[in-house]
Amino acid sequence: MNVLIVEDEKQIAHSLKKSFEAEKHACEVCYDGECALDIISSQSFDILLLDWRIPKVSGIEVCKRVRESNNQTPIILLTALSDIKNKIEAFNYGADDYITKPFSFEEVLARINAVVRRYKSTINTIEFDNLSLNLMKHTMQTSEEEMKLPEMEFELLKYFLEHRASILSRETLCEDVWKLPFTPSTNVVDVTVKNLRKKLEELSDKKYIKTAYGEGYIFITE
Amino acid sequence: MNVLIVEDEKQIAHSLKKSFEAEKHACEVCYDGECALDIISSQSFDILLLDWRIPKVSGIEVCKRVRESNNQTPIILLTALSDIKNKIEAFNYGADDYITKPFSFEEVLARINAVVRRYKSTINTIEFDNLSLNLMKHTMQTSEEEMKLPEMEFELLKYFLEHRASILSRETLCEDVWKLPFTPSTNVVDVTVKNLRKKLEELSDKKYIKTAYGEGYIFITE
DNA sequence: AACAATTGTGAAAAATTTTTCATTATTTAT
DNA sequence: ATAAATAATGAAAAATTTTTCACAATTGTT
Repeated sequence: MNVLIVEDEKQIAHSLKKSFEAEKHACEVCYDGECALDIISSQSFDILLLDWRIPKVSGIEVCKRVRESNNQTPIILLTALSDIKNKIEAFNYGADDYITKPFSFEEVLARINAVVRRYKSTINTIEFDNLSLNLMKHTMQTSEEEMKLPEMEFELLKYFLEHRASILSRETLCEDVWKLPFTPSTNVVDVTVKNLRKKLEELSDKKYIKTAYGEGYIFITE
Repeated sequence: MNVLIVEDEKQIAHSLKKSFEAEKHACEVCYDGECALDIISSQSFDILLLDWRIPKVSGIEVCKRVRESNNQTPIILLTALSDIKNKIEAFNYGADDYITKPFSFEEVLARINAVVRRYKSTINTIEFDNLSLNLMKHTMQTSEEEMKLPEMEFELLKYFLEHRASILSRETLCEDVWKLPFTPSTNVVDVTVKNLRKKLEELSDKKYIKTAYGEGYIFITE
């Protein structure tokens, strides 16, 4: 998972970052709202952790602007204030949850997982570049074209999109996409990657699936 | 589509009913909130059109109670009052849209279509009896078991669930499910129905797909 | 530049799904 | 009850998808 932490208390920010990385989640940190909006507009995250009181642009304002730009990324607000009025305000601005300080890392992780799971079960397309994958129809579409993907190519692309910008070994893919309890001696993955690449090329001229020689594949959308 | 109209001004109610039926939508009418709650609890609709001021239980109260019973059917409220305070109240009680009288039938239809489309794109399972069809995973599940359906059986079941309790001719199914511009001389539909029936039987002992001799099939969930 | 390791590819094989067809069973009307 | 029409079924054929395999191409290292 790819987490953005926006928190000006550097101690808290860094202890969160370390804990996330220990859980194998990718993690960016920034210290004010302006910087947060910058990063958010250029990069995609699975979850935004926003402190309420941060310099320049407040957390709630960041939240509001993110939603105004039609970005539905799950947002959890962190705050020292525990009064109910603010909770309502948070939800009204489109936050998904709310954690009051002080909190344990376990609590944060649990809330994040709940929010992300809830979110993923309601979205039905995953956008990438100027393409999108329709999870209901199992199609890949541009504004003009729509292309149905066979089962395994669909599952593979979906997995790539959920794990963008990280190297995925053949073993990982066999386990998670093919649900194999072992890694087969054949090159099923390679062949499916090949076919998926071909279809991606038909819709866009970019090369999304890079190969990390000796390690696996990475899906990249600049 | 299956519409419920709850409106005590019988003139309006009947002119709406007639217009819907002209558009080939099934349509029930009732004249007070109590009756509405009764019908809603025993039957499923694609959309509820509730007048705000109706006898016994008000439209907004019906709306509130429907949501409390965890029923997410799209609701549009009709009212003579156009003040903004009530609109907010409506949305707070879980209504999806709001139309002020007087309205044209075209307006009602457009709003209904928008609301239903929005709703359908966010749900990801269709519940029936004690089974559910997962539209993302293309599986049919009970609380214990989960069964993946092949493409055509999935599409057929989905179509049946979206058109419960109405007779669907082979021609209609060929056109809408198979997307064929003509009706083939073979019995693809029959065979797929057979296979789907077999799988449904594995999960439940009820017979959901009845045949209407000489007419087609009907999907029924008592 | 040469070699070994790794990745890409076309095409065949295997598996699955979809469609067709011949036959049997059921329903409706006479 | 019988006949004609309609529906159900098993099994084969066709089509599609998934997997395997042999070999070609590429990459990284010496």
